[in-house]
Amino acid sequence: MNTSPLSATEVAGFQAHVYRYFSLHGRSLPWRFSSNPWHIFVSEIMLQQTQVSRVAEKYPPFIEAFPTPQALAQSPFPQVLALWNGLGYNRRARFLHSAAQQIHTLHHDSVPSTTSDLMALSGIGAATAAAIRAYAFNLPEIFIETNIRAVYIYHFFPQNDAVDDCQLLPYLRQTLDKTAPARWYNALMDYGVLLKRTLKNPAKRSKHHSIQSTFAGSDRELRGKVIRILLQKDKQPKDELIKAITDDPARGERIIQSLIKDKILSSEAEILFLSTG
DNA sequence: CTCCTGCTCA
DNA sequence: TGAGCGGGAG
Repeated sequence: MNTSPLSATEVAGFQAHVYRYFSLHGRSLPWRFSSNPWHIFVSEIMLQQTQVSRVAEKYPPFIEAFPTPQALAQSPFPQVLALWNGLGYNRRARFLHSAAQQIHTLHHDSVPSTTSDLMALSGIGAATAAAIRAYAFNLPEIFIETNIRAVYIYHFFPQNDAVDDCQLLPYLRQTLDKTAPARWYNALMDYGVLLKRTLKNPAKRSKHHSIQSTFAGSDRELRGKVIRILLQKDKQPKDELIKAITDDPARGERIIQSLIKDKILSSEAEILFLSTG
């Protein structure tokens, strides 16, 4: 097991390389100006599988509306969804709403800092928990996401294909700037964005890379349409709503049921409305 | 066409 | 382990 693949000189050189780019071209993003763990928590949920440019637009009004876990926890879900709409993966709004209620009731409105407490919250997996610990609490965590993959695959596995995250971990552990984890990950991800923009996405050589199914004509396109309709209409008879999104009643029914299963929709006597939370 | 600071559930 | 989940910029 090669736990320390790099020399001290190589580590210092790599860190300097990443920080040099960061100091010249680092992005100034809304959530980076905050040290409020809740605000950083919200940004991490929004950023799951979602471009920074999109989150940068939606984040400020969302934080203004829900500045504390309590504010979000006590708001009706449709109001949350209204400010979330456009970010995509709307069930994350449900997860975030639930997480806020958990933080409010279980942790007295302060975002927990332990990995187990974070992962017990809705919508928080290993990667997001570690990212929150690094960004909100400046703890020396190790986590991998697509930009980080691009950096480490490009620098340390230039010839390899189907690189497993396990192979990257020793390099991440050794190169992590433990004196400033939050700043380090900011620098790392900004540098990764550069590599992906200029080098045809080195992260494609990750074992964990997968092609997404097309969005046009997909079920999740129709799910999004349902939500936008109900944000306008308040409530709708089920059969009318199904007809509004598709000519295939069975498919429409399946879409509705999946939204109910995700607790985004509720129904009473064939009337559909956004779940109230 | 691609993929985006992943997670949940089967 | 894999399928499913938004929506749009490039």
